[in-house]
Amino acid sequence: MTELEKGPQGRRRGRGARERILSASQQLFRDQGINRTGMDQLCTVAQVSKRTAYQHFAGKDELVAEYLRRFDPDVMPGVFDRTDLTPRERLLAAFEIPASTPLCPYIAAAVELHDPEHPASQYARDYKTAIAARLTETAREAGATDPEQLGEQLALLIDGASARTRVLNSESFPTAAAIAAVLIDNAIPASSSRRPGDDRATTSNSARPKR
Amino acid sequence: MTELEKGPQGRRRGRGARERILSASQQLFRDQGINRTGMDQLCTVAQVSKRTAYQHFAGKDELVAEYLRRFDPDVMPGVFDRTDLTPRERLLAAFEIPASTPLCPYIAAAVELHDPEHPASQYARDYKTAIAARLTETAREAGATDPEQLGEQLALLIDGASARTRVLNSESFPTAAAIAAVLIDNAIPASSSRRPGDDRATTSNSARPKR
DNA sequence: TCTTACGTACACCAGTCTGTGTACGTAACG
DNA sequence: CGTTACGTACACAGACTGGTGTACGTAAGA
Repeated sequence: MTELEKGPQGRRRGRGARERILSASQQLFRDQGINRTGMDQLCTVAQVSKRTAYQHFAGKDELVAEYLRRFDPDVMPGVFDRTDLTPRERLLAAFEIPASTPLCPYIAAAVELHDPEHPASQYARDYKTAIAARLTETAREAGATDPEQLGEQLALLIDGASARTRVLNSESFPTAAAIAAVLIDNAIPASSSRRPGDDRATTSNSARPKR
Repeated sequence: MTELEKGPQGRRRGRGARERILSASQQLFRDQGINRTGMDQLCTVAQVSKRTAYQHFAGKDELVAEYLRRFDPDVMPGVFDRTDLTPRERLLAAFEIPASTPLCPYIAAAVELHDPEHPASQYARDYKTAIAARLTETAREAGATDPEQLGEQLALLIDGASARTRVLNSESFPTAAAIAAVLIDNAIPASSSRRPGDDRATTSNSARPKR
């Protein structure tokens, strides 16, 4: 569980305090929100002295930023790399993330911090942009006439489902998925609605097109 | 501007302190968020003594709840009562609220308070439900095959645009409106683009695809 | 005029927040 | 062994939070 934090070399840099702090952050920020979670409580949960926490992170803001950065790799991307699915199926699969994401932490952070200049808000924007780009890319593979529009639309659906789930306390992703299905079918010319890939993008470059 | 707060009778109950407090709440909660706005600051802006504020509101929570309750009447409803528009146009008109709503205050409150039991969170849920109901109702008038589904879908679009606008700092309502147009066209059988039973007719609604 | 309700000014409380300073382990590596 | 880096324990600072207590002002209505 607690892996050595820094070096792939033999030299160990610590005994997992940083990991415990970030792990506790994820739990507490998700369950209680950022503002309602004090550093004291966080350190208690992380079983770390306050002093140690402030030796790892210059301040709470930095911790929050790092906490958000942690999500980057493992929320969405898994969906986009599934070569067993057609591009169209991949787009739809993006809406099957029900229980794992209570509320998109990026939205929560942006609202809670309430400061567009905050580094965490920057991360949030970057992430949202990246997701939209991925969707656009996949939409292009799927043969959408206006991939950018479709990508942006699908991104909006995800955020809408996220926000609505939070406010209403009831799952909204199925609704979003239904909309997505309609949009996708409408955006892809009838000729290529079923056949994946067809002439262009013969999956040779679609595996990892960029980044 | 500052109207006598309580009685339509001649008897006046105060000199507008309560109104000033609520007015200041709207401004500050919107600009800074709820949690980041202290009662001290709020009272200063409202030009009201702290003591007075706490004589009008039992606590900050109550003030927040009342602040949210204030929005109820004048955000959406205006759209639904416009008899000069066809039901279909009314549905689309719901997405033309760009500058007026920075971020749906209900979403913001639900996220910031982070407590579903909070009275303000209740208001938020009630409001969202009411909006969806209105949309459903109008969808039914417009002749949608599944009005409830369409209503819920459109509500999700609104929230998605709201959330996304907040996180990205860029207007997302046009995107939502475009989706709405597609959904509406898809949900209403081609034969009955107008309300069945009522002869409001004016069949030329197909000539105005947007706005 | 006096009464009464509304509002003000200001000090103050207790609790929490982020963030430090200090002194003390302890395990790894030379 | 000693050095060094990491981590701990704990008290404390300073600002800010929501919320009160007290004494006073003031305008409306009788």
